[in-house]
Amino acid sequence: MGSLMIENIQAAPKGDPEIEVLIGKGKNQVTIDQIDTERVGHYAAEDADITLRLHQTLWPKLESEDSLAKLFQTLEVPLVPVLSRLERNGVRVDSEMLSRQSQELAIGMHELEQQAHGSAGHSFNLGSPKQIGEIFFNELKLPVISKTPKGAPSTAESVLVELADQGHELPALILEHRGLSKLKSTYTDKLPGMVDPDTGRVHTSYHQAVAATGRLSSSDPNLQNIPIRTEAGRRIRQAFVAEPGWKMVAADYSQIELRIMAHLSEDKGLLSAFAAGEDIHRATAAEVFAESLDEVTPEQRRSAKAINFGLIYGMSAFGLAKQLGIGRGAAQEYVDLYFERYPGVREFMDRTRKEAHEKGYVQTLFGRRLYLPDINSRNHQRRTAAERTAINAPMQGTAADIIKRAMLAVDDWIQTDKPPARPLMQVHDELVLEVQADYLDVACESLRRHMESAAELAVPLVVGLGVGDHNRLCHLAIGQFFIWTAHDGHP
DNA sequence: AACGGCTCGC
DNA sequence: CTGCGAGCCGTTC
Repeated sequence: MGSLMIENIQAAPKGDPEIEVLIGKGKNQVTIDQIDTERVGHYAAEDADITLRLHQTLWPKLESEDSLAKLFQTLEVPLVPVLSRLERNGVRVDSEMLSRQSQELAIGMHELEQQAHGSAGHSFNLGSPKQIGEIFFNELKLPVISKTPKGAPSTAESVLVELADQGHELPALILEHRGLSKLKSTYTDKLPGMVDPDTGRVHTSYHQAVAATGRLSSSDPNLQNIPIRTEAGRRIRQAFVAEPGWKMVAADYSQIELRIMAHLSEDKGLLSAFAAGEDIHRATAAEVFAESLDEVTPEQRRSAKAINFGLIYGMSAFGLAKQLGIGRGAAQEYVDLYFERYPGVREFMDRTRKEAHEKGYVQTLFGRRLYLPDINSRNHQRRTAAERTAINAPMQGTAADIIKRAMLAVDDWIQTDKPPARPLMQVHDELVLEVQADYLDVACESLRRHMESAAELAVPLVVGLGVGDHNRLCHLAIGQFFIWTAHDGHP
């Protein structure tokens, strides 16, 4: 069974560990030096108290800054046993369903392979970007759309889409084949083999000290990248099931990063849009494209959504143009118009960039820091990359802080009240629980309350709830299919 | 084993 | 020339 402690321990040199994990209480307490690292998961499984201590180098550094020491002691350390419980709960998967999907995917891939070989006039490996590049750009003389960082002509998804749109058959076949191949190799083939024979469930490992922004990461298996975008992908979610008599419940923060941007920037327009409970992309479209809310077209909303995401990622007008497939001038007009309508956001971004250059780091609302050694680099590419990170990290990191606080609150509720509910997964802005069907309404309301009160921002924190259909996770986390509950907890 | 290229998620 | 991850396959050493 995976365990977050193992990751932290392995990072420390043996004999002089920078991080010490104590398991058990009083006389029963042992340190990591006294036990077999392989058995840490086992000790944790006995629900022992887990204590995390920092030693010589790290602790003085943390202690010198109040906000960092506080974050460590009140958030990260208490989270250790919460993550341990999350990992031990595990998720039930329907292995037979996945195996059937593997067979279907194999058939689909074989058909596509035959067609692709026919189209190319000879057989080749559809999994080899190198061979595809040879056929595309040497044999078929297709135009080179973009290049990889190493200078080779790219055959990435966006390139294949563009070539397919130009009417070329082979790129479309490869595109479809890649999609199926990814689903089969990563999910439908792999997941059944990762079911723990003792529990009949898959137990991921959450990593607390990997992502620079403070997010968690997940591995073996990674439960934070289960497909959802395509129909074939969503079918994989159907294999994540609740035990009989229980239901899967997913609760996700609505637009948490944009809400954090509103809070940090104190932009009047953004604050009032969220206060009014507006669809934020629609509201942005109305502002930028000078229409009333009702007159926003789907196209305009799509553009506004791209602008909003671009802002969170520190994207330039050039990047926006590429994303929207419009000219650079038009994209620049959109950006200018946006900042005219939301001047507080521009000031926030300028302020953040300035702070990064002066201090060498940026921080989240709760004082988590990200140091940016490249922020004053003479290398333009490195410097601008660091500036984009400086813009993104406070928002991504604050969202991570908030959901960690929510996880502590939810865990405390479950440990104290002992409702028939178990947290199973965290996916950055979403918590997934398994809840006894009879208890669904009460659990959903408690869950929502704990998540929405995890932080006090200048805008409301809003949580969307989804309940699995026929105990399955299939319809969860697809915004437009949610049955949104107002605030009464009744779908 | 390490890396490049690609694709899955938020 | 949009942020943060994990993991697969092919290729190279």
